[in-house]
Amino acid sequence: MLSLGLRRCRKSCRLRWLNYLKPNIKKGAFEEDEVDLIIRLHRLLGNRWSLIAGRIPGRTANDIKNFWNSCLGKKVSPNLQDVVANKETAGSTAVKPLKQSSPRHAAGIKKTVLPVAPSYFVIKPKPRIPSKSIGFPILPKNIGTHREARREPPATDDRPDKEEDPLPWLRNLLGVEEEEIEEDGKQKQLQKGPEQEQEQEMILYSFPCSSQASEVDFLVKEHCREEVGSDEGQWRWEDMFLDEELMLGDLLGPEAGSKPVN
DNA sequence: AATGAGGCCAACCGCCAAGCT
DNA sequence: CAGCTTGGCGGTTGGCCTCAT
Repeated sequence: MLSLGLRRCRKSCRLRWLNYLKPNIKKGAFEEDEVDLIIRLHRLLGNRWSLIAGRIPGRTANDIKNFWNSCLGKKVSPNLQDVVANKETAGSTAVKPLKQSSPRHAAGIKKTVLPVAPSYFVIKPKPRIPSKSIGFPILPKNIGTHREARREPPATDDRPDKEEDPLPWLRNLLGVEEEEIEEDGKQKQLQKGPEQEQEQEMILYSFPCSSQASEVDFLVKEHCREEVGSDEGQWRWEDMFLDEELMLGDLLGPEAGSKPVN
């Protein structure tokens, strides 16, 4: 929103570039898949817009934040239980479309189909901030960028030798074993068996380095496995795993594709 | 046609941590 | 080690737009 008397400092200019001018920024309508993904990610991450935006190519944190505050926030959070009830009675996940009184708004969102999740929890990854001088190649970059994360002192003292097996250190770095999950005010601790340990090792060694939310990715999978298993209609890791090369529709699983379209 | 209400969204603000001197 | 600068973040503001009356 430009005004004639607007004076921009460097910070404002940068912000404007990042949120508005940058060429790869996607403008216009939020696709159904994007809306669905935003809702899911918000359930997991809360108001961590930068992390959410990191999983939605072309959208900025500001975009998503505005979209949530003006549209989704009002519609989704307070009525989640109603939505669940609607599903049970009507046998459909579709709910009323968002306000479309104005063309402007209609251009901003095509339609909304809310996913249903009976339990509501927020994952708060334990922050780990590796030192810049760290010599470990598979570390996901930009982890722990959240403000909350930065408050935690970096775990650099027990950094492993490059020759050593990095896994225990990385595991500690990610805080996987003692990760605390909030669910309805209670706190839980994740526990793993030998098979899960093995799978975790595979995940750790194949960690996607390009994602800002790599740590979250891992924790999401861990949490989904613990909390909801393979129940239908529940969270799935495949739903969350997003690579920029992939299409959103492919990531939301078959359910998203079969949702009714108005 | 005028106007008030409500919504959208770019921009601003304050806070925090990393990096530099 | 302290102070300053810079960058990143989430929350909030306010101008502009559309619609209803």
